[in-house]
Amino acid sequence: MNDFIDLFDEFDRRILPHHLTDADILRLRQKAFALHLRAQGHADFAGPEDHFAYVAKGAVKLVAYLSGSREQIVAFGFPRELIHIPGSGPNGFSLIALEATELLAIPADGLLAASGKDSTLLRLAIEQTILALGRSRANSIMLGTHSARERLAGFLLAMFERGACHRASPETIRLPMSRAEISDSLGLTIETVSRQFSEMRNLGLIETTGRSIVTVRDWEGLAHAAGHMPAAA
Amino acid sequence: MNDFIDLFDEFDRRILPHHLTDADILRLRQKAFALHLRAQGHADFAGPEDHFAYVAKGAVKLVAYLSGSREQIVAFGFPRELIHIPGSGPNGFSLIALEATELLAIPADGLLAASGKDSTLLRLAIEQTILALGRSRANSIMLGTHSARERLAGFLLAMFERGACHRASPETIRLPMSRAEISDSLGLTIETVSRQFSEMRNLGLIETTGRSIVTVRDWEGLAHAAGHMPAAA
DNA sequence: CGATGTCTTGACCAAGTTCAAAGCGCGTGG
DNA sequence: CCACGCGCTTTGAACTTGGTCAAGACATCG
Repeated sequence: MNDFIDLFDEFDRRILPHHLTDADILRLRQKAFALHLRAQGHADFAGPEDHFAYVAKGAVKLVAYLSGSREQIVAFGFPRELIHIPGSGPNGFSLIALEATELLAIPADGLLAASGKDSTLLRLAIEQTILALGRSRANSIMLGTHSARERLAGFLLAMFERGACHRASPETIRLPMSRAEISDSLGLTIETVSRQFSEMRNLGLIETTGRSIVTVRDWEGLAHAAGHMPAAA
Repeated sequence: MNDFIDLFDEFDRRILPHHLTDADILRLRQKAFALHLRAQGHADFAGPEDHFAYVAKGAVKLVAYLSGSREQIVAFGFPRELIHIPGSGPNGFSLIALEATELLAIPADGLLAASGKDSTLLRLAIEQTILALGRSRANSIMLGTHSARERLAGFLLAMFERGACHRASPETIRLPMSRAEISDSLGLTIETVSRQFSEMRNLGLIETTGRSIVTVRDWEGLAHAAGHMPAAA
């Protein structure tokens, strides 16, 4: 279990540009705060302000709640990633841990305010937001044009690319999310996701062990099933 | 037909922060360029660089091309809006005019480079990118969880909100896009969109005149059809 | 006023959802 | 350490929505 100092240090090394002045870093450190979430724990950032969150350990989902009992997972966050959390807008968003998670939260305008003369931090913020925008648009494309098979295959490939979770071999990952969470992110039902898993298993594309361990047996076939489109959720 | 000076001037008044220095504005002006597109004309921003485009007149769509003949409209742009165009990434994007359009294009890193000491322009860029991210995420939610009826009703309401095109009365707009473009943006087929129009007409929610003029007869019903249920637990 | 491309409508079909029940992994407690 | 039971997952069958194919209607433009 890391404390704030370790977390911030890791964030500094992994994400922050290297040529920041000490003053910049200090200002930023004063705005940032650490969060330790248990599985299913949720972080609510009250107020209208956007936040960025650096995920150090674990995994999170960013969920939009809708009228009815419908919900849509808008993004996942994995270790070493920085994710953008919108402040209160037309839709309510919240950040929920899939498993025990350590993260560092930074109010967006903290990032702006902490930015010194050379505005390196601002550039970081833009860069990250544009990244998030790209992922979100890829997501829109996936939801608008892809079949269930393509969505799940693309999802699995994306999980591998993002190194979702510790893998014994490079062909194997442990998915930290349930079928319900996968289906919410792909705009499908649990049953359809499950059926797709079974069919892809029968086709020899993947193998599954227990509930959440997936091994790829045929990368080419999987990429083909995805429609050659590795999307990011 | 505006020339570059008029266009830039309008952009300055409508979008740029008011306290920019003359030097900032001058630097920006050197990076920006005007584009006049005919209906169906496309602007291709070669190279890996992102751009922003200020729409002065007309309307545009931002399209992602996919393997196969599938395409997905990722965003529309209407007058007074600033839209973000990603540089060449995994998917090819292009900006296409729905009708005769005048716009001002600004390379994203022009915005960054032109930014002076107080980095006001950087803040503008962030703000706009975050806005685009919000719209894109709303789009994901729509595509992931809404039925055809809800999508079209929501689309129409959004068009009214954004003042898509000159309206005779506040109940009436002229949609500048074809059914095919509507369906591509909603992740549906032309036929489904057409059927939904007919059904909503039969339900007395809307009236249509010619191909593209829509008059709302029942705002509440339309909002309800869009799934904007206000008091839903 | 006629040609052309867009839009509408219908019949049929397939993908995905819903509802229901059985199977199985995983944590708990004996 | 194994048995138990809960809850997640899988599977099945009926159904619904939206997609596909095809033909006819209608605006809009020359």
